[in-house]
Amino acid sequence: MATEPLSRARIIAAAIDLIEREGADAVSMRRIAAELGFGVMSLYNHVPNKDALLNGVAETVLSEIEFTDDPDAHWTDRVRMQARAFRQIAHGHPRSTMLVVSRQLRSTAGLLPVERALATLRSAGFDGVHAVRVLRMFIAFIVGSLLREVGVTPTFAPDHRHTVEEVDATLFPEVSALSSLLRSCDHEAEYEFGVELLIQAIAVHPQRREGTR
Amino acid sequence: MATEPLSRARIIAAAIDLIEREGADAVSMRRIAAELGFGVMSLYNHVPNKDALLNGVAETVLSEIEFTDDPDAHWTDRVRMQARAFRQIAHGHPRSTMLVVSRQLRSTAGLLPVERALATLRSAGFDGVHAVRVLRMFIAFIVGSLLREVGVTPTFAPDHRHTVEEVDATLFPEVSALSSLLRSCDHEAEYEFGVELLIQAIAVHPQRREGTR
DNA sequence: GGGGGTTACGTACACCGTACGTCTCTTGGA
DNA sequence: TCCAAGAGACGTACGGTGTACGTAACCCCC
Repeated sequence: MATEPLSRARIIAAAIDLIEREGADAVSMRRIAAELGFGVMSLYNHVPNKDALLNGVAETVLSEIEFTDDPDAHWTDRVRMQARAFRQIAHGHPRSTMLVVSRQLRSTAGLLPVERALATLRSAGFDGVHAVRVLRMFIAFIVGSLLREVGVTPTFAPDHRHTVEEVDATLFPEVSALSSLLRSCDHEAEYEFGVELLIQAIAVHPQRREGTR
Repeated sequence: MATEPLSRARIIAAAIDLIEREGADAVSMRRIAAELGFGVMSLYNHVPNKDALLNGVAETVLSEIEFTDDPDAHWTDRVRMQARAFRQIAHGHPRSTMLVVSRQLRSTAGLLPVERALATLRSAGFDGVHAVRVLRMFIAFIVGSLLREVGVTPTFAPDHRHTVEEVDATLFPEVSALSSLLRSCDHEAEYEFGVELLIQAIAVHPQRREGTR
């Protein structure tokens, strides 16, 4: 049956697949090798170690997100589009999201979105200092939102998966009163709310000089 | 020398200490036991398993942060204070921050800040829906900021620790031009910038009805 | 034809979490 | 006072982990 030869790309693909099917804890070198039908140590011909493999996973997932940038659009729309693009990670690879977020990527995959964002912010009228500031603000928001969406960070539902388990209303009156709101979380709506709030906030920011379109 | 008897609290304290000294990867049941001068299996008399221990670590770190809430202050100041309080985590227990952020805590330690925040936002004039929205927005920002501060998420410095390793200026003109800004990150200033931006944004938010002080 | 590089793979080692059984010590009740 | 019962400390053992190392098969170029 002439199995495809091993390669870095195939190993990373198998790892991503495994993570999405069974979670990051299921990943082990032995497991991936078995999945591909090879011996464990064969992996090390293509990947220096497990850590590097996971970096490869993060990089691959990140590079898969598709940005559609229209240089002629208003800068607010460009920011909107770029911010939304990141949510593809949570959608396409929910259980790998943690990996993407928690590994600093030095490759072009990691730098490309930064370059694009900075260009957009500069064109919106921010000087270097504030373009970087605003970018970091957005990234913090995006990282936090993605982690909530994929469930590593809580939505702050008083119960979390099984029984309803009422909260003590005298100890936590607000939490208790709003428990039905806290229990559900429309990630799309929350994200849009946040993005719009941020865009509106920076649009009126005094450090932005108007005009450059 | 009459060593103190084992206890859940002592085990958790040892775990936190170990994490801060050598990082989360260094934590193992054997290692903690050795650190305390006991056999491995003795730990299991006080803690059901490693996962529960790590939850205990997260809970302990979280519960250590000190909120100073002045109910008479303007709501913007109360929000400011509460938001700032979380940065104590990154300062006091940088290498445990990831743990705190990535484990949903159902205990009072996790619910207390939520209760306080919701009360403040309600008093600022938000209805339930928008109080929860705004709270989630802040939490996303805080989580993302803390992860950047403790270094799990990149600051987007083109080099990351050793050599300067210049970025290709034709491929990434903005990144390259702003590389000195990207290289350094004043976490305090970034955080304050974000908090102020958010406060200013929600202060003018149309869903907030003015007046309740 | 032979040598050198690449790849697959088996074995081995140190370490991991934890189930289980045992031994010791403390404590409450008769 | 004595004994039963519980709790805590701990040794051993099992199945898992990442990976260093050695070996054997293959391909390509001289």
